[in-house]
Amino acid sequence: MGHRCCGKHKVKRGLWSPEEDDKLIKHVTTHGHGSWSSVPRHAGLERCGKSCRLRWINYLRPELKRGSFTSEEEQIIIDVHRILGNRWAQIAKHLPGRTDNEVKNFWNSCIKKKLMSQGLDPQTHNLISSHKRSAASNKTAGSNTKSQSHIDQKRPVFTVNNISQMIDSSTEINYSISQPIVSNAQPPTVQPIMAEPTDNQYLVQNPNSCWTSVTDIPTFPDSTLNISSTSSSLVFGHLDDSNCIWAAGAEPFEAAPRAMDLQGEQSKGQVVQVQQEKDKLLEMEMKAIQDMDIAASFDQSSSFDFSLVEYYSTLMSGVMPQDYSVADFTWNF
DNA sequence: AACGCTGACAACCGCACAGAA
DNA sequence: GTTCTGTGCGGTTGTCAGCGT
Repeated sequence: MGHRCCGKHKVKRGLWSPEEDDKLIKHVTTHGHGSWSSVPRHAGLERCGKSCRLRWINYLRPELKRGSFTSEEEQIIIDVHRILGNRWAQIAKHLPGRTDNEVKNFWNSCIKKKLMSQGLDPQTHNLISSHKRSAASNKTAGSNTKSQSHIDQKRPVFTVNNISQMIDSSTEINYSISQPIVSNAQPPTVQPIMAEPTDNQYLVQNPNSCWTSVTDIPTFPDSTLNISSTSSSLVFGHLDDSNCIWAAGAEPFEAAPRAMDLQGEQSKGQVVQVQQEKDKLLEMEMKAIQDMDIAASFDQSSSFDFSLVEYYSTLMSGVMPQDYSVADFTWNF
């Protein structure tokens, strides 16, 4: 079966020979790739354009970094994957010289197994639920009691640390305001993520009762942390009575009403758009709350829905004012 | 030596999307 | 508005080296 994109031509498949690599490198470095579909013809290759593009992007580009991943790169992949899921191309943008294919392969061959051995679901990064764990441990017949005891410990759900890297800088800003989102912010309430706080694992609640990311992680319990006037109104979680996370969400943008200051039909349209997004957020959050087992203990917190956070992150990146600097965050276990 | 298994990496496939015609 | 084409992406499969039996 031939490629759909080049069905008329006879194309070679399989691994690339050094001669083919040479032809492609020479062509692209001297003429640029232009339209990839025309590259095979001009470069004298019996490959389809798609194959040429892939070979160049994943293997031949001069800026590619070869060799095994460092522990720092591994941590970045884990952190970004926790936010974005299997968006390998987006994840790869955080690793200069690495390709989406490389990241994907590394994830599937190494990181996935590592997380699973730690009792973590590689898709959600949550603890694998107790019944799944017991099933898994039955399978392995108690072969790894050390890791089992590890995952039974109470652990922080996440920390807030580093968001700007998560937001695709190429996302078009479709909304612009001059005012900061949170103005005249008062010192926020700081609460531990869990009942038994360990170092630097806190969420911050601002005076509008929304949970927000901060540049500086506060010291519990006597923090006087200030949220700057440009702090985010993103919300990444609520705490129930036992300080366990039971829902994730985002504070609908406070900027929307203030944008009424803006003039012109375009601005009004943008306000409507933001309001619609706000309604959608609320609807999603309500659904998320309904779907979750609020009474779940921390050990069963695997119902924490990061896909929701992902959605909010994406959405927020599209409605950020241009002069808005978001506090950084990462999710750390 | 032959065979099978496994992991790492390379490449392919099908789909979605954007822009042009 | 529809169709076509090119591109990008994520999932899947193929290839091969290394290792153990």
